[in-house]
Amino acid sequence: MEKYEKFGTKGKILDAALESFSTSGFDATSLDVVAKSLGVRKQTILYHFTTKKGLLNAVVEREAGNLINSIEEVLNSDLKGWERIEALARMIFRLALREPLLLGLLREVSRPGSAGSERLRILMTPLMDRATFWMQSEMEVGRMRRTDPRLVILSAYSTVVGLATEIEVLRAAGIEQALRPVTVRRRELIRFLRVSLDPDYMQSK
Amino acid sequence: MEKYEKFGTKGKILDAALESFSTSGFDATSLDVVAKSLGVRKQTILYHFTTKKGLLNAVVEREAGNLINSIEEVLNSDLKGWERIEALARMIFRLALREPLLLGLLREVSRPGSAGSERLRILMTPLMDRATFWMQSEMEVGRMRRTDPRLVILSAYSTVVGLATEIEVLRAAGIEQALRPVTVRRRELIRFLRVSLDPDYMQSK
DNA sequence: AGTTTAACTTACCAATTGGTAAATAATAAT
DNA sequence: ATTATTATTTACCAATTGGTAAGTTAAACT
Repeated sequence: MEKYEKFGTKGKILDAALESFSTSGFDATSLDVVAKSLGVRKQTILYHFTTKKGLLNAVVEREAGNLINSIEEVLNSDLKGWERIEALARMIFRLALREPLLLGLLREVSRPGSAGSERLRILMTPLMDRATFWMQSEMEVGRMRRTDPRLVILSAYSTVVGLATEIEVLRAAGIEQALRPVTVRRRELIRFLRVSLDPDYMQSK
Repeated sequence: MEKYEKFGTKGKILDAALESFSTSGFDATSLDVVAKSLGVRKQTILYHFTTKKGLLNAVVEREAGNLINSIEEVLNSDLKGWERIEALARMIFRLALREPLLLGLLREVSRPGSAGSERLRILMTPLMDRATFWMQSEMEVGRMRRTDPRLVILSAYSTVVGLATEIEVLRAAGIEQALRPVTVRRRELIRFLRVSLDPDYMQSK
């Protein structure tokens, strides 16, 4: 019934692949190594996912699925205008903190020309279109300031993806408590969104 | 006399390597391919740089050198307190826009555990120490608000590195005019720095 | 002219990579 | 019990990878 089971070999492969892809990258990930870490032969992986790229796509699909579900949840709420945007931002930061591997994967896959970027785009496009549409209609009723929705969304996106780098850089510099920078980023993003979108907000200075 | 010549085989190899490392990444870069693009045998590369990692380190050294020189220039100016910080921020954004490959390289090499991260750290540490020291002394005279200098610097750093992703993502989405987002980022960063450091600045709301 | 040094090439290699094909084991269906 | 299907393995391979060793050419020195 399920598209993929959380347990069982297939699920375990996806978990291990996520780990490796998001921390070492696609090219540096060896199917042999991943297989060995699971006590399984490489061909088992290829049996389930056919090719290495297929495995990456499956990982992307699963993780982006989680992300998209969370977004849908907020989109289906009855929050209006600015409030919905803010809820969205908070939700994404919460998710990013809870699942840092997701962040790493997004960063890996966000580089245009990378193996998984195509699939990510395909998954994100409908969501993007829907968000754009909604924002435009909000703009027409005057609940939202007029700007290019795609620009705002993508800037927000790369703020979140940039978190991955930031957290890792800070950690590498020996600063373990990476919570504060994250909070700062969130505040920054929300302010950016507010300035761009909230018609009732006056930019001071 | 020079440490490396801009022309000649060695320089051309460094150029091509920078291009490949910063757009495709370290692992995805093949020495054979780079060599072929230069009309040269792979062994010529290895003759000049011994190993692939050695080549990466040389590239990092050259590029980080440029970056550090520009930073030194501002640090040696007679600007005080907040003004110096702002000049620094503007300079880095100018550089980043002029040399996008540098950004890509930094991103590639900023991932902890990546091949060049060690060398980058070694190059950046003295600069970081110096900046930290300066900021601390400014704090003591009250020209700067009290915070953890490293945290501020690293956050600024990852903002700049994050630009690489952002520009590419925007371009991939068909938004060619990537200038505005960059301006927005710069404004954001300067505001962040101001809030963190400028004692004369009052955070509204 | 002869010798040394630097720059580059040809030839080669061991290791790893993703992937194919076929065999075997396990589970489900009849 | 037998068949069919799914899951996993063993065996193998062609291609690519970074790297070594030795040869060749060109330039610089003496």
